[in-house]
This record gives sequence, structure tokens and C-alpha cells, in this order.
Amino acid sequence: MAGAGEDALDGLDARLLLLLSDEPRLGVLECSRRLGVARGTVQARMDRMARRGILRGFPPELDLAAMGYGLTAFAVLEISQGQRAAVSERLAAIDEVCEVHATTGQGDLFVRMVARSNADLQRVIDTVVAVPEVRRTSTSIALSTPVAPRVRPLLERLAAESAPE
Amino acid sequence: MAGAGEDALDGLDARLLLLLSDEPRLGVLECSRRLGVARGTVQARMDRMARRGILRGFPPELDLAAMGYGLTAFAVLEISQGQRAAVSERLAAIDEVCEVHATTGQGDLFVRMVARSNADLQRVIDTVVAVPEVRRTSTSIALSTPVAPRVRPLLERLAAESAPE
DNA sequence: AGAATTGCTGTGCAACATGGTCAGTATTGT
DNA sequence: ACAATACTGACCATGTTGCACAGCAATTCT
Repeated sequence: MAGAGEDALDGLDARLLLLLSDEPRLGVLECSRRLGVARGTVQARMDRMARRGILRGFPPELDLAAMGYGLTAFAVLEISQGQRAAVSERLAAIDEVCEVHATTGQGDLFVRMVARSNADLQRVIDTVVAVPEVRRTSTSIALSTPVAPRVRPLLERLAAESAPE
Repeated sequence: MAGAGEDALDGLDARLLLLLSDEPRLGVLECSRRLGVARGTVQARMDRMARRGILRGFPPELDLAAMGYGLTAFAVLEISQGQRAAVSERLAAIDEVCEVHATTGQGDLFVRMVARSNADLQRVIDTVVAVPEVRRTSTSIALSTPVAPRVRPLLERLAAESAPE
């Protein structure tokens, strides 16, 4: 065995995930061909990663902008002490709220939301700040996204670390 | 036709996307069965949404925490005027930087990053703030995620809007 | 050392899904 | 009334899936 942390991804796992990232609709068979391993191996790896919770599935990736929700905004909320759960719940009820994190530091909650237009965004922000336990908010609009959500570099590093024996 | 905005998603599109969100590995045939339409119809809808850029694909969804990257942190960067591109480029070169947005408001760039441990996070943050054009930073650590990235509510609204004739 | 375990390979098989095409039908637009 | 568009239901050849099997190598246990 590798000896070190055991239940970590090895090079093959990482290469498989990279392959699937690039061409997600590949079947198990194609993957096995491209990776140069047997089909059963790929199947076993995918099962194992799924069991471990690493590979959660293959959800459709939607482009909100293409769906009409061209605006993204972020908000940092400061809330009344002990109201995190209550506020989170209310935020979760707003369709346009796509993500909420509780954070350390000045703000307490960090919110990502989308909207169709400036007017729509105004409405969404108003809805968010209308949550009673919210004391102070500071919002900003995303102008561009120099780095879109990605995991690839980490996978590549894993693949590089484990492979070059 | 619907009469209104034409190139919008209709109820069937939305229901298809919802279905795929719930069970992403469903084949075209299964989808057609569950939606009660012909296979060709599903195929046509998926092709159309793909052409329009709405449906970008089916990338594997990975759980970074399960992969060992249990910590997520956010940073707001204030940078020297006109250096956005330069800074973005440097940030993109850092593996642990998973997302960067340029924003309005006080901060200029908003960064999401991950790390394996506190020590690792320290290192990552140091790397980020070491970018020369960065003037001021404020980082916070994600303690929890009351609302994980989601699109579902928007799809459900679409499905509800178009369907109930 | 010898035995057992584990992981990968390569094969075979039946069941099923895929992409393609085609004709028939309803609905919408001119 | 005619053309265009969208959906249906069927067909086909091909490829893929899930499963089980035996052979092999490396590693770990006793």
C-alpha cells in the first residue's frame, strides 16, 4: 500500500475524475479505454468514490445567465446574535438566493443571489434585507468572473503527485 | 406558440431539468418515460438547451471536503487600480483558488478558496495576499453552509409558471 | 515461509439504451 | 387553405451496461 493516508485518492482516481470533468457523458467503457485500464477497474473506482462521498453525482450544469438570470450579486449580512438559523431559513425560502454561508469575521452570513435585471435585483435585495433579524447588509454586484468555479487544479495536482513514480 | 418571450424555457424544459437534477444519470429514454413524452422530444429539448448554452453538460460533482479539503475561506481583495487582470491571472495560478469574481463596491475581487487544514489555509491565504498588486484583504472562514449551491427553486418556479394552464 | 486477501485484467453474456430515420398527426402562423 | 413546426410511436444497427467468471500479481497476516 501507499503507507500514508489510506482512503485518499490515488493517481488513477484523479485521472478518472479529470477525464469525467472534461467529457462528463463518457461511459464507463470509454473511460477504461482512455485510461488504459480494465472496465471493471473504472467501475470499482467510481463505486468506491461514490461510497466515500467524493463523487456525488453528475448533475446538469446550467447557465443561469443563459436562462435569463444574468445578474449575480453578493451580500454580507450582519445579523442579531443567535439568529443564524432563523435567518438562514428565511433566506432559503427566497428562490433567487443560490447559496448561503455562515462565516467568521465581520459579517455573519454570506449570500449569493441572482436576478434577471436591475429592477429584479433590487427586488431580490429588498427581500433579503427585509428579513427582520438582519441588522446590516452590504451588497455588491458581480461584474465578471475571472475564475469560474473549478476543481480542476486540485485534481491535476493529485494526478501529478501520485502518478510520477 | 407561447406567444411571449420566445426562446425561454417552457414547463417541459423545466421539468426535464428538474428531473435531471434529481437523477442525473438518467438516460434520454428514462426521462421520456417519466415525463410522459416521446424520446425524440426529450432529445430535441436537450439538444436545444445545449445549443442555447443553458445546459452546459453533466460534470461530476465532487465533494471537496470528502477529498480532504475541508476548509473553505472567502477573501475580499482591494487591488491597485487597473490591475484586475494581472491579479486575476495570479490568483488563477493558485490551485486552491476555486472561484474569483470582480465586484462593485468596496472590495474589488472576491475569492473563494479551499484548504486541507488550518495550517494549509494559512499558507493559501499567504499566497493570495502575497500577490503584489493586492493592497488590502479581508478573509473569513466558512463555518457552515446553510444553503448549498442550488438552482432548483428557480427551476421549480419555471415549471410551475408554465405548466398550470 | 506459506496462506489469505485484495485489486486489476480480460472474457463472455443477456438486457437495455443510443442515435438515427421515417411516416403520421396536431397545432400554429401566413 | 397551405406551409412550417413540434410531438409521437415505430424501426434498426450498434454500443453500453451490469454481472459473473477465472487467472495473476502484489501485499498483508499468521
